[in-house]
Amino acid sequence: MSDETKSAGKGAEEAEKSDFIRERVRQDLAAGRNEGRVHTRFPPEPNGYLHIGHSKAILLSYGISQEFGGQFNLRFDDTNPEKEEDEYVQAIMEDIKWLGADWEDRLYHTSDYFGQLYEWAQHLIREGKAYVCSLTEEQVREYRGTVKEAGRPSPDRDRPAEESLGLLEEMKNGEHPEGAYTLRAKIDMGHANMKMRDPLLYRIKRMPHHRTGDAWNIYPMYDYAHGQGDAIEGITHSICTLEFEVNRPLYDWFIENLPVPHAPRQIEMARLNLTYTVMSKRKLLQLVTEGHVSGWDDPRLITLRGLRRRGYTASAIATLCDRVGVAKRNSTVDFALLEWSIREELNRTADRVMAVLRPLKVVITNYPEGEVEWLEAENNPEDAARGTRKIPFSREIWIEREDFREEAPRKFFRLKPGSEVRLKHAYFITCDEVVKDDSGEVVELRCSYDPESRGGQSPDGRKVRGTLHFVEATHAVEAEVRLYDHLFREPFPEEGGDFLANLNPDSLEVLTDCKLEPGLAEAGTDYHCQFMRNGYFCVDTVDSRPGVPVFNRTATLRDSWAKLEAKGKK
RNA sequence: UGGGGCGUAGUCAAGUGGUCUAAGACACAAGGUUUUGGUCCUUGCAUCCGCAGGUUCGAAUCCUGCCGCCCCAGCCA
Repeated sequence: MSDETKSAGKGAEEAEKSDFIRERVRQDLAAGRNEGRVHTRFPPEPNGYLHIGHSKAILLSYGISQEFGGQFNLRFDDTNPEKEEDEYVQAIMEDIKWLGADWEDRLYHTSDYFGQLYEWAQHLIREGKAYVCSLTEEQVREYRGTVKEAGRPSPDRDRPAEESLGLLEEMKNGEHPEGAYTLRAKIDMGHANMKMRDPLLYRIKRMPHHRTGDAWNIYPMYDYAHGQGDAIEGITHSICTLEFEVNRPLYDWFIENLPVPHAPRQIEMARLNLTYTVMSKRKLLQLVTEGHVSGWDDPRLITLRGLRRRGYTASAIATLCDRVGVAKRNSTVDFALLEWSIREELNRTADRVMAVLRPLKVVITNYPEGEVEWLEAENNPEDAARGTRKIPFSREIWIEREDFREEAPRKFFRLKPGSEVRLKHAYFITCDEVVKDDSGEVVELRCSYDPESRGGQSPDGRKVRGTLHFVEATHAVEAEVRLYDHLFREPFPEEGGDFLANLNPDSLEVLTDCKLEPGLAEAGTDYHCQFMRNGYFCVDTVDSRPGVPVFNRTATLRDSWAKLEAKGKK
C-alpha cells in the first residue's frame, strides 16, 4: 500500500488510520470495485449551522478521500424548500473550509438533479414500479400499518402508467393543490421494514426553491434523491449516520431499479455526542431563538462558529475526532476529551503572557518611586524558538486577588502576611502589611522586594514555593475577559425531559476590570495565548477592538490546587 | 419470534479461535521534576469482555437461549 501519511499536525510517523469503514474501503479496493476509485461526499441540508457532530462526518469522509487518493464532494441536499435558505449555504461552506476539508470544484446541489430525478420517476412509472397516489396524508399513514401489522395497498396502486404519467406532469406544473397527490414507489405494503411500504418519491409543494425558483411544484423526498445524487456523482462510499440503517434497503432498491450510471454503497456509523451539551439542530435553534445564548456563534455552543469564537482550532477538532474513532455503537464522548485536544495543541503553540483577572494592588515599598525597568520573559517554555519579550516592572503592580490570603492553610504556597513568593520573571517579594478599607476588605498589600532576586533567581539558594503572575500598574491594559463554562450543568442535559431546566446559570462570567501586560493591547483576531496560571484565551472576534481588547477563555489549565482544596472541604 | 442495529474499564475504543493472565487515549489516583499548584516523567487503574449454557486441547472472538439499549409507523433529512 503506497501512501504518504501527511495530514496536518502531529509527529513523524502517524499510524495508518483504521476503523471498520476504512477496512471496508481497503477491501473494496483490493477486490477491484469502483474501478479502483474512492469518492466520498458530505451532504448537508442547508437548514442550519454546522456543529462539532458534523465535523466528525466531514473529516471522516474527506480524510478517507485523501488517504486513498480519491475525491470529496460537497453536495447540498436541498430537496425541501420549506426549511432551506441560501444564508445557510454560505455559512456551511465557510465552516467546512475552516475545518480544512476541500471539495475543490465539486460543489453540487441535489436540486441540480431535479430534471434527471424526474425522468427516472417516469421510468419507474413505465416499468410499473411507481404510481401516483391520491390518498391524503392521514390515509397514507393509516394504510401504511404499524411496525407490527402489515399495511394495505393504496386504491391507486394499479393506476395505469399513462394516467400516472399525466398526473405527475400536472403535479409538476402546479395544476393540483398541495396534498392532492404523491408519487409512490410500488414495493411491498407488507414489508417488515416500514421504509419499504410504498415510500413517497414526490410530494406537491407549490413553493419557490432557493435555487430553482418556481420551476417546480413537486419536490423529491430524501430517499428518492439521495442515492441517485450519489450515483450521478460517482460516489463510491456514501457515509451517513446510524439512523439511516433502515433506509439502506430502499437506497439499494432505487439503485437496482433505475438506470443509474454507478452503484454507490451506503455505510452507517455512530454520530458524535458530547457530554454537557446538546447536538440536535432543533435544540440548538431553540437556544438561539429563545435567547439562552447570544447567537449561533456564542462561544458556549458547540456549533463550529461557536467553537471557533471560543478559541478552538480546526486541528484540535480533528484531534478529537481521531481520538473518538469510528464505530457503530451509540456513545457519548466526555467533553473533557475536547478540552484535552485544545490544551494539547495550545500548550505547544500558544505564547505565555500575563493577565490579572481580579486585580489586587501591591505596592513595593522599597522599590524606587517613578522607576520602571523592563525584564525579559520567555514566550513559550515548550518552544525556545518563540523567543522572549520585555515586560515592565515598577513600584506598583497588580496581582490576582485569589493569590493572597490573610489566613491560609499550610499547603497554600502563595502570598500571605510575612511570606515570600516569586513574581514570575521578576523578583521575590515579601508581604509586610495588609491595607483594608472600612468594611474590612483587603484593598492593598504593601510588600518589599529583594533586589538580588532579579529575574526570579534565588540569590542565595533559598526556596520559595510559590510563583505568581502579575501586571505592572502604569502600563497595564484594561480589558474585558469572558470566562466560559459548560452551557449545561448536567452531563446528559436531555435526560429527564426539559433540557432547558439544566442550563448552567454560571456558564458565562464577564470580568471587566482585568489588567493585561502592555503587549496585548493590539492583539489581533486569531490570537491564541495562555494567560499564565489562568488558562488559554483568545481575542473575541466580534467585540474586541484595538486598545480595548476582549478575551474569551478557551479552556482552563488543569488545576491541582483547586482539586486539593475541594478535597479538603469535603 | 415486526424489522434493523449495538452491547469490552468512569468515557471513547482496539480486538475477526491460540502471541489476550484484553491495545491505546481521555478521566481518575499516587510519586518525581518544575521561575505556570501548567507542561513533562514514572506508576496504578477490566483474571475479564451484557448474562447463562454449549462447541473446542483452547473463545471476548464460533453456536444456542436470555437480558438491556438505540433506530423505523414525517407528504423531514
